[in-house]
Amino acid sequence: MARIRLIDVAELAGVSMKTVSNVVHSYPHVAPALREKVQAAIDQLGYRPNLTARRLATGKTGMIALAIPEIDHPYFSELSRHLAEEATRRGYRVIIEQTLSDPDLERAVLSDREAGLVDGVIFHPVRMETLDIARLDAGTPLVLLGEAAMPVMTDHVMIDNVSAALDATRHLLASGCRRIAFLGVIAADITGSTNQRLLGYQQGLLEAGIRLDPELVFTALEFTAEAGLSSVAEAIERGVHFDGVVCRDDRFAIGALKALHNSGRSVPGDVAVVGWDNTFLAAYTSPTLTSVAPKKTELVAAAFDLLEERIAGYRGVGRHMIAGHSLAVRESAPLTP
Amino acid sequence: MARIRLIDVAELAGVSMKTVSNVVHSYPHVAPALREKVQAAIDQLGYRPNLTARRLATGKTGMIALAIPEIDHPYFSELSRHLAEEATRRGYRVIIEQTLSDPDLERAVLSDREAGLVDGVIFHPVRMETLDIARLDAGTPLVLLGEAAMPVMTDHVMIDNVSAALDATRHLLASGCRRIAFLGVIAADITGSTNQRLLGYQQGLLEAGIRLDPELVFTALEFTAEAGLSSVAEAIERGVHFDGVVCRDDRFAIGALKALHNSGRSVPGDVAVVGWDNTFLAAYTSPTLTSVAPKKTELVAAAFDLLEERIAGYRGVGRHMIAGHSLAVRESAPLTP
DNA sequence: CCGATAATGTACAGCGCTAGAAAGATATTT
DNA sequence: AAATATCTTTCTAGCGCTGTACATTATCGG
Repeated sequence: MARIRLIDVAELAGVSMKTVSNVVHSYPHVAPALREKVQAAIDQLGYRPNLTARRLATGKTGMIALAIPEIDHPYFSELSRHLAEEATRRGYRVIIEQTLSDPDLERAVLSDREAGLVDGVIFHPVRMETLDIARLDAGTPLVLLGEAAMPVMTDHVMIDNVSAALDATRHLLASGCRRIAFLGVIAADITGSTNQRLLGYQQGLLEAGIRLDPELVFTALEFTAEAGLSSVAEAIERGVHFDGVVCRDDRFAIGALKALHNSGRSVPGDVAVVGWDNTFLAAYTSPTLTSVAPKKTELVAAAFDLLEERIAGYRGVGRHMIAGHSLAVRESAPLTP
Repeated sequence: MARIRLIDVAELAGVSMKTVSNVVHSYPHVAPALREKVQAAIDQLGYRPNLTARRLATGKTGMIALAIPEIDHPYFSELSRHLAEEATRRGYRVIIEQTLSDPDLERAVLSDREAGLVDGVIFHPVRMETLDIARLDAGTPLVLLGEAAMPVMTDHVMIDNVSAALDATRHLLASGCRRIAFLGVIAADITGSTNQRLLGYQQGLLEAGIRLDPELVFTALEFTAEAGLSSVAEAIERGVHFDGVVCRDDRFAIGALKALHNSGRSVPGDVAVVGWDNTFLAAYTSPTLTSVAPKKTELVAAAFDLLEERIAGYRGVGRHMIAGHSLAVRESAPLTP
């Protein structure tokens, strides 16, 4: 069980440590015969380089951290998957940090936890705001995701929420909806995402010459399908009439679908529904869910590009990038009414 | 941007490195005045210990790897979450490795990739079989999950699939079902999970004195909701009569729900449906889905216990543990028919 | 056949931190 | 006051690998 070290291989092969190291790294200028001999020693001993030691010597860890609120939220688990694959492609490994939207855990991400452990951090904050982050952003290269915070000096990637909400609203308008609701405004949401989406929704209505009816802006208590369900159920009970809903979240949309189903309304016949995030949930509901689709691969690639530039030494002001989006059209809000 | 080192703090505070280290580690025998002076220097310089160096010196990394087929499969993302939380509780950090069910990537998990990077690995294999793993299981402490492989020398945790399938079948029988189908057998499944579940299903029927009708064992082409849907739709089309379905997977169950809905059958009125894994999907379908619920926290805790014993030096034969399960009863198969 | 250039190989000083040995200070006991 | 016990702090040898500086051996045109 005693670990085999570089020097053990070197001794067995009768060469210097550096030569073994050269073989391990496929350094070109090693005589074929020697290379073979060293390789034989490596195989015989079952030598595996100690990555921690290599890291200390090189100063590079080859790891990046992804800090997200919840691993098992579909949006984030899908994002994680894309990032993991992009990382593999670029020769990095990913360590996932779950903040649970806890301010202390979020702060920990930026302060001591990652020191010397990773080359960089991609962080989707929920509770920390611009100034908090600006204050703590220290040595480790950092790229932010989402709408919660965007300090001037820190790189940042998000999608254009206003324009995406506009697209969703236009889609519903194009298919004939005239009384379009928005689900939902949330007291606990301090990320600003909802506001931007609400803005796009309003703009869409305006374009079509429709006045915003405050009754059509539904409020939910928390970010769950159940909360979405009760919000919509309550509106129906109040007698609010609507023929379309833009939801800020696929989970709300699922709740809305259920509420509509319970009240005997057909989707999309009576009410068309658009979700947000295009998680795989959208393909599993009945009817399947039309959903705003952030281009996750684009988002991840952009974030990684920025991060690698930081890792390479860029020290300038923060770059703020917009990743693309589209609308994944499914049964709940088809193209033709 | 130059990193602050332990020695920098030591110089500023006018003490030795060890004293600073003692302060950092809250070693008790440091005079209060000195401790304060050192702390001041640490704060002033913004010193953060370099974890890589610490690791090299101590030989412990404080990290474990979780190797799973797909991060964004609900079962695994939920498992990851539990593991991440358990790890935090025990003072470890988790690095997630996605194998994508690729034999080469799975092999890589056990061979060179983790050397010296993590203290241990928790691995849910899909393609590698018992002998492959036995052959490669080298130095790093390892615990296996799932039914695919269980080498004698390696620790292993799973749930009792036979008994869980039996419970599910009994549940359907108790609520009056007599023609219970099983969805689905899959050609590509080499993990053995399906067989065990099928066994429990058969046993349940036997207990009730019902002969297994081969027509009621549905086959699917792959692990997707769509495949489940077509499998059930086809059976309906063939005129197969059934009043209950045990699904090997929540996604199959979702497909079944859709197929039944499309054919105008009511759930649970005409057909009761039980899924498997009790992922959060189960709460989002309509009707909500009764599902076999592996006790994920128990599973994770058991795996971590075994792993920590290995890390602590246990070298004996593999321990094979069974984690508990229950049935999460929801609308698709309520208790009373 | 020689000096010059390129190809190979060796030696060894770190990377930043930990932890045990040893030394220096202070308190307690006889 | 000497002797012993108890704290407190310093010294320093690694942890395993990398990369630079340097030594040695081929290769080659003229």
